[in-house]
Amino acid sequence: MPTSTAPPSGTGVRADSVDAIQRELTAFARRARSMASQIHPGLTLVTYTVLDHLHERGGCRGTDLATHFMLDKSTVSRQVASLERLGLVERTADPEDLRGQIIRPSTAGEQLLNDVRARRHQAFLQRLADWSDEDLERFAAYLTQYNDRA
Amino acid sequence: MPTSTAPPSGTGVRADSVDAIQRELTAFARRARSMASQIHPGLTLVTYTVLDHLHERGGCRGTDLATHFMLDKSTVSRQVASLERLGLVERTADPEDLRGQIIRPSTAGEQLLNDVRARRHQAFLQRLADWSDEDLERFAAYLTQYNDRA
DNA sequence: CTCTTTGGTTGTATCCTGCAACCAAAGAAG
DNA sequence: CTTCTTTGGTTGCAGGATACAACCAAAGAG
Repeated sequence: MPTSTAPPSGTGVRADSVDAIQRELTAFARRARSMASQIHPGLTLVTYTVLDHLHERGGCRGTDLATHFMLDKSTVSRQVASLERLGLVERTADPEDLRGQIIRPSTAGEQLLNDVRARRHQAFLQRLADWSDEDLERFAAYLTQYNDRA
Repeated sequence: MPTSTAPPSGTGVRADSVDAIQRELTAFARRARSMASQIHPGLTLVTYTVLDHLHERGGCRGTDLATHFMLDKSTVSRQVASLERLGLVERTADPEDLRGQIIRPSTAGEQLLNDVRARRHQAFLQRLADWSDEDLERFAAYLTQYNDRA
């Protein structure tokens, strides 16, 4: 039985809007990778988001990264190893659990993160230059609402 | 409404919104791949968008795909070859230029595309189920406006 | 003290991608 | 008409991201 209050879809403004959202988000995702390499050479979309997450959380374990990014733990292990080789993160034993390791951005990592953030912020600012404050706020709220449904 | 720490200046609100948009769009891009595989097994985000673009354009050449997706022509060549092996596209010589080939979705390709589109539409509908029509329209408009700045 | 669970690493395989070298056709220059 | 350059495509090669499976070490349950 149709429990939803939504009328039969397939036609109408609602379906059109959903299709547009789908199309535009897909278009964005397609371009994201090449855009990411423009922001900072040598930093991948994944490595950037990993580094950013480590900063936001003030350090966390590899397992936490894996669950948060829906990646295999082996992938995270290699990514973290790569970031460590680049001197962007540091690992210390978890005092609570000797199996785990707390991963934190190094000083160089924080610095790089700040630089990348500034570049990205500028790029977004430029792109959104002619948006009103109100539209920016609403757009941000919509995106947050959408992603929180994950 | 994202309740921030209420920075008094207008530029503060604006910067917060830009940061939020940046963060949320990045989060979405990060998840796009795993989402794509959920939609249809065996079809990548790239292969899907290629097939979709071929449908929208009613067939085009490999070079057109490469420029549109900002990919190397070798990558496009392999992707198209893969799609052809799967029987999802067909190639015919370009009557205008014997070097080029017009690539079009095959009947099976169109059918698969319809199927994937239906699945995606359902997935998006479900995710956006509790959004009002007005919010959907505005969100779609914002996304379109953002992408059109490319 | 075992047995199971959990955090990480490594081996293997697959896929996507770019760069470079190459081929064939089209177009320009002579 | 004969070169020379440009353009559309393919293939060889290399690098990177990812998943799965096997494995190790520490923690926790019984």
